[in-house]
Amino acid sequence: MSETSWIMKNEPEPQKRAQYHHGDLKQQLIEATRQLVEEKGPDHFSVSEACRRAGVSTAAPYKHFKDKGEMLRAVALGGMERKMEQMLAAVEPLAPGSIDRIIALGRVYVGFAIAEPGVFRLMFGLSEDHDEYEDLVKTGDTMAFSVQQEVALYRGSDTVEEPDIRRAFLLWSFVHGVSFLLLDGKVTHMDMAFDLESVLSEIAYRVMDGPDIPD
Amino acid sequence: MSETSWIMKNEPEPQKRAQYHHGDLKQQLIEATRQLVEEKGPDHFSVSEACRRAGVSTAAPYKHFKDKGEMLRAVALGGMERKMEQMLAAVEPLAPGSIDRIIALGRVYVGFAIAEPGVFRLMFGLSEDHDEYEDLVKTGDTMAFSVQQEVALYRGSDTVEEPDIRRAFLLWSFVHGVSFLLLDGKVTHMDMAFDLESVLSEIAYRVMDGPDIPD
DNA sequence: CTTTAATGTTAGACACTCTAACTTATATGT
DNA sequence: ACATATAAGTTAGAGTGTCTAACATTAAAG
Repeated sequence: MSETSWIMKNEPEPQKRAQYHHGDLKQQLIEATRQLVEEKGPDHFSVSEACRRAGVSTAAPYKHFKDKGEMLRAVALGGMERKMEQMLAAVEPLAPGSIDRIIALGRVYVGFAIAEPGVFRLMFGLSEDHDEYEDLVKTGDTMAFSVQQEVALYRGSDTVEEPDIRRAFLLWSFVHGVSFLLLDGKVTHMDMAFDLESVLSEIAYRVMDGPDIPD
Repeated sequence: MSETSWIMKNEPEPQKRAQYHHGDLKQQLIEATRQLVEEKGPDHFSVSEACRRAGVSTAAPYKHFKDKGEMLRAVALGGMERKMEQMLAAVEPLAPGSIDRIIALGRVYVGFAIAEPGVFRLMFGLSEDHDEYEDLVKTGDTMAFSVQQEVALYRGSDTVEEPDIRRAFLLWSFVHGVSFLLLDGKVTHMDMAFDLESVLSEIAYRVMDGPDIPD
């Protein structure tokens, strides 16, 4: 008994975790959840399977999460943050006020949807009560505001005005729609021979360089 | 016994159905499913609850549907058909080749998402194996083709060419994105004071009449 | 009017979510 | 250092849900 505890204390984490507290369960559960969401889709995710994958009992998660929904929300939040980082990183090296920055944002947006369709669906597609949860809403708003700023910047201003908001909304709708249509495989059905790059720049061009709206 | 069967045959369906075969279970289950999907959201739908609502045992549905997924798919298909009808009806009275027809299509698209968010999510948001199922794919393609035809018509042609397909895709992405952003409440977060009508016409304007793309 | 097929039922196996009560390790206070 | 409190696991089990199997009843067909 005492010798097992000796092993437990000194071996860091070679293979088997025969330990009671393995110190990092919360993160491991989130990661397991993320993987499963990608593998089976958000709607076929089960807590039990995440537990199996993390090597703990099915009751363990409830020490870290209120319920299944909170686990999924943690993954969604992670996805938001990751996407946000990617957007910032993509824009950073480009000339402020250039159309390339707008395009880069769209590229990241759609790229994320393609790279992590499960998480993407979790972030948006899933109805849930998403809105109720502070952190998710906050990062969402942050993202929205970044796009608006970028649009204003393209116009040469660094304060966001009403038309900027509208343009940002149009851009967002566009890439959001493209992302979903790609995920749902609607594109191949339209047997369209386009490449994503050209669509992205066309979108940016039409929304940003078009004349103001005739009212 | 024989008198009950007399009642069954002649009374359409007054209140109680103490009958074994009530003749219309499949449709009633689909309707119950549709209602529940709207009320609780696609992910909180349960077969049992649909059974309760239809007044049958929980095993009954499996005489009509392979599994839960097939029930949901039936509702999704119904939604597709309903939307398709609405699109055709909206376009029908308008002058062929007018921009109003394009706008009308978008209005129906977004309008449907607002009117039936649960079903809308079912049709698109849900990953599932949607693609695997003939009927769903078929109506989807029909819708896509209708839009393409409309775009071609606006150009004055009645055969769909490559650029028409591309424009149709852009339009589709747009309204699809707008729909989802509305559902997820992203719009209010952007505190934008727009009305849907003006956005729809702006979209149509930018995609159909917008500037040519610099290549 | 008998037989068959369609369409319902009950019973129950199995998976999943989550809670309660218990156990073990870690952290804290003196 | 030691005792104790707390954090973070465990097992057991209640409750719900999906789906199957075996049986029951009605409708349809010959």
